[in-house]
Amino acid sequence: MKSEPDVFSYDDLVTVRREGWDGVRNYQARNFMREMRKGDLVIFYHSNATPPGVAGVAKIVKEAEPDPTQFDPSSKYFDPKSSPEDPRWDWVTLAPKKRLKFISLDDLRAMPELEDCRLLARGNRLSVMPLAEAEFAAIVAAGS
DNA sequence: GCCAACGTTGGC
DNA sequence: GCCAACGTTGGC
Repeated sequence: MKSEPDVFSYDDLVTVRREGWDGVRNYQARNFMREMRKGDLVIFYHSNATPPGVAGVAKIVKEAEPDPTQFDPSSKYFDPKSSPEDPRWDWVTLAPKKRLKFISLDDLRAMPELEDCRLLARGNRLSVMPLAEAEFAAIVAAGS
């Protein structure tokens, strides 16, 4: 899962201890969140950072449910086409699991285990995407 | 259903 | 700030 650290960093997750992952407004990303189960582990990636890269591991502590910001007109994530009766967007709740030694995007690209990783695919802009077990393990190993 | 216009993401 | 990628919107 990607986050811009200026907005919400891994350190912020450690500070607040749990966080509803608001603002996902892409159906594919939403569907991936719906597949997540309590206890699943997540690689926390800092996008739009200098440099971008992986900051840590988080875990799912609450499964997908409607993202309340979609109903809030004062939120920048407000969606006038959504309603509590027929919610369109979900969030999951994350907690920190393990901080990793920072792994820059350059370092990730240098890892042979990640050759086919979606995260590194050209043009990929999804903020939530699945990782293969081996990819996940390789990233954790690189940051441990 | 097609597709041009537009907006967003995110690396650089 | 630029720009490639690509999802969404809306006219037709």
